[in-house]
Amino acid sequence: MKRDIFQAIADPTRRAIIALIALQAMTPNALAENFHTTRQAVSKHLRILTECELVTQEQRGREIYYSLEIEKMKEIDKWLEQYRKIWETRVNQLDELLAVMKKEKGKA
Amino acid sequence: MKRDIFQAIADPTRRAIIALIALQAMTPNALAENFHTTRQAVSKHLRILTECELVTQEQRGREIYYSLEIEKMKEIDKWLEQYRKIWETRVNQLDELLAVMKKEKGKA
DNA sequence: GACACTTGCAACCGTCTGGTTGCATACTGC
DNA sequence: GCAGTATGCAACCAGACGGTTGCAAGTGTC
Repeated sequence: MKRDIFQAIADPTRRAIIALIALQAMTPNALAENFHTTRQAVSKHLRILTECELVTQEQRGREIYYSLEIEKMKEIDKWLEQYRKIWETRVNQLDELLAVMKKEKGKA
Repeated sequence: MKRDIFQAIADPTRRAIIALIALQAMTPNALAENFHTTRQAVSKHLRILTECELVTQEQRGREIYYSLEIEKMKEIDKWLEQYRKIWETRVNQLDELLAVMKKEKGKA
């Protein structure tokens, strides 16, 4: 399949799953109760999330608890970093511009 | 269509387009030269990016220059914020743990 | 062992997606 | 006005995606 993390977070249901298991590990059944779909659909999403190592599973008896691999989320942050630089630069430029305008106004 | 920004960045080609026009505004033709696909495919991607307001277009004669709407990228950053809190908390907890271990070692 | 429960896997289906090809539109320069 | 260039739009297509249903496997309880 070769799915990457960006495809993983593209689906709204998967983002919701991520938000839920970020707080505490949950079983597929417990997760499915939060959505208007079948348990199998949720399981499929979990499979995708597992494939790209966004979640980890831990078997406890007959239940499987899924939890978020927060480290993997940093990859998105890392990707975003290059753009954060851009908007921070622009904000600084705007600040400078405003500062210059203020100064000019003071002169006039 | 109702596409959101997460679907927009899910495609590798679209992320590459974003990376290119982040540096400078470009025309569809110029963009297409960077990919192993047709100009029309790139145009389709641009259309999707435009739909979710990630890029803006500026007509200059018969050419259309596309540039990145950096503000929109902040939406991803905003979404990531909740998870950044989590991993920063964990890092702090790890730091504390290491500090305690160091202290214990000093005692021993 | 029998039964209930939790889960994963396979098959199927309608829809979306990314890509191509062909064509129409609009601007430039002669 | 006309050839050439840049672009968007529509139609089509193979493959991926999200969902459902049915079934098998493993676990816990009696």
